[in-house]
Amino acid sequence: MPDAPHPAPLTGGRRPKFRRAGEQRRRQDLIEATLACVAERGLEGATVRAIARRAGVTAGLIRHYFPGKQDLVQAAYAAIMGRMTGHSKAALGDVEPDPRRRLAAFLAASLEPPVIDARVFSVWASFSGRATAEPSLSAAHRAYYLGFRDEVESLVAELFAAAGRPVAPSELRRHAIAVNAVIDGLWIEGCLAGDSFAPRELVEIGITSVERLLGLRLATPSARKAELT
Amino acid sequence: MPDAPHPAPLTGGRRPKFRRAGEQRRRQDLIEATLACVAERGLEGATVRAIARRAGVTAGLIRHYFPGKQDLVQAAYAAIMGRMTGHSKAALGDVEPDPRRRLAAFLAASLEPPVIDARVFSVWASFSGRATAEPSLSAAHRAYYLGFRDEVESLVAELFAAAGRPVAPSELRRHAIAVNAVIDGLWIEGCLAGDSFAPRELVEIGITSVERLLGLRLATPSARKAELT
DNA sequence: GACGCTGTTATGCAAGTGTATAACTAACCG
DNA sequence: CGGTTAGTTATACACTTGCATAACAGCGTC
Repeated sequence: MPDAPHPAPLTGGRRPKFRRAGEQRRRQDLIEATLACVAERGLEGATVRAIARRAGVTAGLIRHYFPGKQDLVQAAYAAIMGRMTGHSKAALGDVEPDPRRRLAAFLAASLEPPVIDARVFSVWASFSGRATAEPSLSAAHRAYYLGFRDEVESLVAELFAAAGRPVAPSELRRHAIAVNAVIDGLWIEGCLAGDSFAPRELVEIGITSVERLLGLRLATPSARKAELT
Repeated sequence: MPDAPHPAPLTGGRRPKFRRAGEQRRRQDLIEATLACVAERGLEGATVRAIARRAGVTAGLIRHYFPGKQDLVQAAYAAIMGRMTGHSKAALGDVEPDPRRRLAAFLAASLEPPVIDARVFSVWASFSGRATAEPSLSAAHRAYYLGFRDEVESLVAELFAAAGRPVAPSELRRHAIAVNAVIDGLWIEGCLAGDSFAPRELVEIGITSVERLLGLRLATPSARKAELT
């Protein structure tokens, strides 16, 4: 993309006008620009110059806010992972403590936009691919993943407890693994081929699947219909 | 890894000895080296020089067998995807036409090494991340993914037919989506945290989960025990 | 309204990138 | 054996990358 011989004048004038933004705002902008670059062109497309152009600044500014490019990348990774798991977990806060509805809400939050999103998947996959090689990313990767699974496990535990069906820890673990797998798998399918699913279809499949996996209903048909509206 | 100032003398002599390999062999070596580089250092670590060093040749040779680096990368992607789906599908050939055992074998093949493997996941994720951006990869990506899901759907259809339980196409589709999701999700979990699972545990969880999802048994407990040995 | 701090730009640099091309040489044929 | 071909190496080149540093200028302060 040879659009500008030099880093990018941004305006036609000699020295482009610029306005100073607070540190918090600039860091956020840079992280957002990084995620956009990774989503559109992959991790290798996220060069300091591409990121800077996207954020509307020049490349040098990145080093003013981050010790190196890798730190920015890592911050971006933490941002998107936190956004994803945070969104799913936040859905629990709005629901009364009925375990059935809590798990259903968790599923719905995980299987709808903005978590179901091709760009989010692209970023996740790019980072995950390099996580094996890069120890700094690897640790965060594992932490987020296991944290999500723990959340699932505690939700499943609540559900069994409320239903009066005691389960051994090993059995609970297996249930959590299976439920987590369904969520992950449906998430991938939704991100990759979102256009082949009706709006709430993935959520419905997810709820039905979890009900069958656990042998418990998450909501009565009428309640589900109301919730899904 | 600054080991050699120039492309790499490979031997101490003036011009290193080399032996000619057949075209098929060299192409395969280059593809293998590419996969190794991607697995260890991510897609951006797969430079022509790194690949060439790994394959025991010099960088220029790549252009002799592939029009450009991108063609090699694409060939490597096709190779690993074909290996994965091929391994799972090949497992069907060895099993008598009992749909229950066929689906069980398919699950086992998909949830064990060499398909369950951290390096395989790393490569898959790296490519998937860039597939969104790169149309050439995107098409192959979708094709392999939907091909796998179609395979699952036909296996599930066989199973229902053998059990005498007719299902509407829309219902069959949903079952296939759910089963596919469980396979994908367990595959990811196994690749990321393979050390936290007992040898055949993922396969057992997979079979149990699919049985619950479909409301059918894939094998009697005794048969399963024999099969898993 | 001039000053000074620091956020921001402009510019340079060494290393690394993919690709092009020429030189070499292993292997095959006569 | 000598000649030919094509697989392989060596080298060069234009470009990009992350990073360093100096010049500049927005903005709060007195």
